[in-house]
Amino acid sequence: MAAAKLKDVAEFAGVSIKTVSNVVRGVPGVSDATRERVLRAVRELGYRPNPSARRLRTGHSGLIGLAVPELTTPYFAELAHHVRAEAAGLGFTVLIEETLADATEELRLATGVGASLLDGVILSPLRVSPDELAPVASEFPLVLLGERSYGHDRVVADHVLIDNVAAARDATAHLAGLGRTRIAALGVDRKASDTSRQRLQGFQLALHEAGLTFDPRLAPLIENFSRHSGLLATRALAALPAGERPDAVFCFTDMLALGARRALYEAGLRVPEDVAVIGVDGSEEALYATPSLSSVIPDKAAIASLAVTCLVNRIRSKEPLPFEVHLAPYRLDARESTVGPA
Amino acid sequence: MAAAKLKDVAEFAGVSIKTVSNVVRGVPGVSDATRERVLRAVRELGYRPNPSARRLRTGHSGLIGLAVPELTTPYFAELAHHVRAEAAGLGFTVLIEETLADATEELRLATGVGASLLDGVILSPLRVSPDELAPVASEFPLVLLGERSYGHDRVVADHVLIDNVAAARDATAHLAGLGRTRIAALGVDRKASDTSRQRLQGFQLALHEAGLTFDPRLAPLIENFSRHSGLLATRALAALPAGERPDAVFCFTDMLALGARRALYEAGLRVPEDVAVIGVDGSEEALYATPSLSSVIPDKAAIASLAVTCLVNRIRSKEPLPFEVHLAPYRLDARESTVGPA
DNA sequence: GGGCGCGGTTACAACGTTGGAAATCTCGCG
DNA sequence: CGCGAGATTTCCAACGTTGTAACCGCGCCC
Repeated sequence: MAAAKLKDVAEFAGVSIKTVSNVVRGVPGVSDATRERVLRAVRELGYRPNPSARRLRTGHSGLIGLAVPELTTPYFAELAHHVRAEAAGLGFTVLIEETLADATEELRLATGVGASLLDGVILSPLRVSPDELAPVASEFPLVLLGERSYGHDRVVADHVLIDNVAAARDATAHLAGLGRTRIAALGVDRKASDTSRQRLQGFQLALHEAGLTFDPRLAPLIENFSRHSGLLATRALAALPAGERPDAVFCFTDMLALGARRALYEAGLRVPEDVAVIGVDGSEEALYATPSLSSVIPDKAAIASLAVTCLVNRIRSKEPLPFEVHLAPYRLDARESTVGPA
Repeated sequence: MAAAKLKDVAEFAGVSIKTVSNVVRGVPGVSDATRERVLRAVRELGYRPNPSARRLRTGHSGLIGLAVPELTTPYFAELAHHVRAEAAGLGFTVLIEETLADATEELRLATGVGASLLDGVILSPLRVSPDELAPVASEFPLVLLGERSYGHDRVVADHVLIDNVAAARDATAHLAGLGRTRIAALGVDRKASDTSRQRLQGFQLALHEAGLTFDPRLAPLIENFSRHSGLLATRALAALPAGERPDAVFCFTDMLALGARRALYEAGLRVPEDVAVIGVDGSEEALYATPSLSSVIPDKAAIASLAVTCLVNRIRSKEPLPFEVHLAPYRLDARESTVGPA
């Protein structure tokens, strides 16, 4: 059975196609009697609007894209979950894409797919430069997550993020508050992403405020924010002579922290007795780890809400809107991995 | 600047719209000279086909849906990742949906969205019954993951799954092989899902083969397959008097296993010395846990490949195809949580 | 040397929907 | 009893693409 179309419903109800269209879309100016009759016909025939035809005619699809580095990172999976929920509330469907941390792919997703299939895109950039993004954002609704590029002087698109400097500072201060003096920073990205730079900055700030000096050996370069990277880097830290070994590690992501925890476990170092560990992301995995890992928890629902609202505003607006930067709240959850004195 | 369309390219190249269409789609029967000219025009104008118009005309969108219970479960995130990769190779884009374990939503995703926006759907059902799915599958390309419903006698759609009975049997036999005698089964679903029933069956089979008797108290009912459920159920198990307490736990999912491991940690029981733990899914989280958790690892790439191939065949085929059931391989990875004698 | 086949190209209609304008209908009022 | 205003409904065109069928010129065969 072919799907029913407006024409079928119209014939069934004995009205014109346009009237059915009006009823379906809830356009005012249809008498109650007609509306009733049409709705019955719609139910009877199981009519569902054809999105392609609608999109072709109106120019928008009700689809927004969410492009994240990878879905298997719990943080992004959670984010995707919230974005979907938020978008659904506004009548939009979300198409989730993975960039796999590839600049070309990031750009393609922002433009290619978007331009013709999607009404707008929420992108979590990792590699693509603002220069490449700028021309895109100026003619296509685009909201960027995290990565506040190029300081405060140049905003090339809407941004939603947490205050990474403050978050890193809080986390580090928390470790210092436990009496730890040799605090490592795990997450200095070889590619020097904005997120990484900002968190390092907050780390150093807190160190300074606590009267501690920054030891570059305790801030190893890592490849990416994965468990594996955390494992490798922490193995090296654990292998340092006893006096130089860190007594605390601030990890830029929970995945790094979980890799670090595993490396410490393998090295026979206790958490938190020998080394305190804290991460960022608030993943459920950290909560169930043994010991549970402290984490700085970005309010993902708020991030999703701000991003979707912002994007939808831009989609619905006729005029070009000025770019905005939204800060989402976060909180620090101190758990078993950061208790007691060293 | 409005997006270029076929008409623009045609005018630019000095040919008809149809010829451009043919070139773009790679239809044979265009002279090299013309093709060259058209391709140059396409590049020049940055033409990209309009998917809505194409879909309206041809009746298919190149979009397939993947409906999973929730994205925040690592297993499904990984699966989504593989499905995306596989589909991309065949020229399809994947729209990921979350059912949140709601039957209505599962059905809606299989039909509603699908019928008009998607060419086909891969669904991981949890609540919806085969009776409801049967009419859908008969007129819309649908592939089911896991949940081999209603035994071997009635297949209502294509299925891709692992042999759950065998997998559970292997896992349990592995525990028995360590000399454990009081083996618990964690994952008996209150809703009696197929997956749960099959794994329980394999569990009991292995118990029988090892000469052990099934103790219902060691197979508590759980609400769902989450870490939290595993935590709650295992707390109860850990609270049993010493002689009745299990010395091993076969968890139906890694999430349950991680919750169980956490509960054992809180109760002061050592893994694997006091209690051995094994899960199913092969999530990276289990690999990095302390101790690392043994797991039965379904070949997710194979599952994705089988599912996508099967779905695409059905989409591309004109005739109705007979329903197929595909078994994907799995392997057991023994790690720290299941070593040594009790 | 005229019809034929064939590679290459084009004109036209249609996919299902919606915006805009035109048509019709319904009342109340003069 | 006719007429205008507003309410309701209808007609028409267009969105960008592709399938069908027709067209065109050219070399080839008889």
